[in-house]
Amino acid sequence: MNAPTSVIGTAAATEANAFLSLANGDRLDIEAIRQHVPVRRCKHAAGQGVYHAGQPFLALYLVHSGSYKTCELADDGREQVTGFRMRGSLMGTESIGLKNYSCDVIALEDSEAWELPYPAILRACLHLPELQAYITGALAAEVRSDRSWMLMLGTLAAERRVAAFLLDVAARYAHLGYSAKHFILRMSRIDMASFLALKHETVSRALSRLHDLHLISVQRREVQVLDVDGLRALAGSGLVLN
Amino acid sequence: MNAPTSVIGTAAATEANAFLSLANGDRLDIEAIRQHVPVRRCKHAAGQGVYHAGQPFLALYLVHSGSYKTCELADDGREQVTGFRMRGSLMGTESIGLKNYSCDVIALEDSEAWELPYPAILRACLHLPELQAYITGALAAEVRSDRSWMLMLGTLAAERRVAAFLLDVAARYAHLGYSAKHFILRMSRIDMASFLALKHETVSRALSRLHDLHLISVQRREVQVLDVDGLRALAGSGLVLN
DNA sequence: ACGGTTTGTAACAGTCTGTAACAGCGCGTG
DNA sequence: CACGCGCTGTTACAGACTGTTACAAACCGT
Repeated sequence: MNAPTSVIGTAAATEANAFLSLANGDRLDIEAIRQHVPVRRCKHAAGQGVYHAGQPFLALYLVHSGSYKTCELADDGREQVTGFRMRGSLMGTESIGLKNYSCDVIALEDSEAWELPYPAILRACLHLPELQAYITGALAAEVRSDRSWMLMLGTLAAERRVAAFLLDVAARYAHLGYSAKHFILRMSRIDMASFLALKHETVSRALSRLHDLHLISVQRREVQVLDVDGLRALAGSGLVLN
Repeated sequence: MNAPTSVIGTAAATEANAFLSLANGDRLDIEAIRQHVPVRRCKHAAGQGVYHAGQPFLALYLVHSGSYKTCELADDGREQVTGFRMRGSLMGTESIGLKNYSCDVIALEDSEAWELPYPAILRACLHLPELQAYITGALAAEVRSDRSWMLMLGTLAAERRVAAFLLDVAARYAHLGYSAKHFILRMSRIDMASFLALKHETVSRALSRLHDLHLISVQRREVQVLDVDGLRALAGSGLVLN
């Protein structure tokens, strides 16, 4: 608590050129793409949707700032958060090959995503073979990440899932140049719970428990990681990073 | 029970040309690929692995006959079945972009998969643009399928998961030209349970319960669907097909 | 026919859930 | 700027479902 909250939000990533980064470390400069694809910057208020299931699939979206959640929904009303997206994440790839988007994407806070019209991307792939490879690689990474979470959800108890989730969030912040030990969760307990296949009360209890065990310090959405190794021991070692 | 078991296994798909079929209905003839890619037919006995996590990523595999399971595993020994593959399914795509495979693939019965060396595939993509599109589309479909299962696992109780699973299996058999109402499960209760994030006893109970409700008739691995609508009502309507 | 594996059933225990009440924070309104 | 409402988050307790453990039966390959 005596850590200045001001460090939160000190990003290495700035307004400077965005990039598309891949699991293998490859980075594709967005500027190269801009020469072939008309990019529109889209701002989204907290709670606002980027696209919804059923709408015509027209573009991919690159997260530039803020954060988003992807939601899967069934015709009978059931819904499930299937992932959280931060800067550098390419959204909409799951709908490639379809006429319409297959899921919803919603901003968790005031955010910005860059719209990349898909037909233009297809044309750009002819000029930029590495763009094609990038998209394929990003999709493969998405599959691996999803499978990794299936492993978590299928094998870990509630408390451990929450620990694994916090470690994942921490790693993602670290990757973006933010602190991995002190951060603000951008999603509600309900969204976390949905993603982790738990109830929000269970998530609350688990977080309180991790707090009591001195593994973390948590106050509403502000989290400090006090014992990374302890968390790792609970979560049972690594997750495939996005 | 009085239905002749001989109908099981009467396939529309035969030794004739294999094909790669996509969610949008596209089919890519394997013969076109064979002109660019050296295909090796690999037979696998029940329980035998096709590839394992950590081994160098060298090839994709197209299921020609039989069935396989894909397994995710953590360093601490936890493991989880993340999917079942049948004829027409392309395996290994999740490892594109990596030096090594990220998961295990194991044959559930005596099966055959066709090995497609990845470097040759990459070269073939230059001559066959639809192959590139196919692989991208297959990956996107995989993401959608996985997310669909996340929704199931996150929102359905045990009995409903099993119902949804049976409907999925039925649909896949139907797609291959087999009966959707009478089939043999190729995987053990343990594999089913792992995939559904349950214990095998729970799967047994759920199957017995569905039997008692006259929705299915089940005897060990032989399943007959007696009431599709009843099952659908339980499972809460559709799954994104692979 | 045999032993090992897979599957089914049961009783018990445990975790997670459901419900409820309350507290804290944000936000709009007056 | 204060107030009050609503949403979010926390905690407690009872209860339901699933997991656990144990054992028996059916099946399989040798």
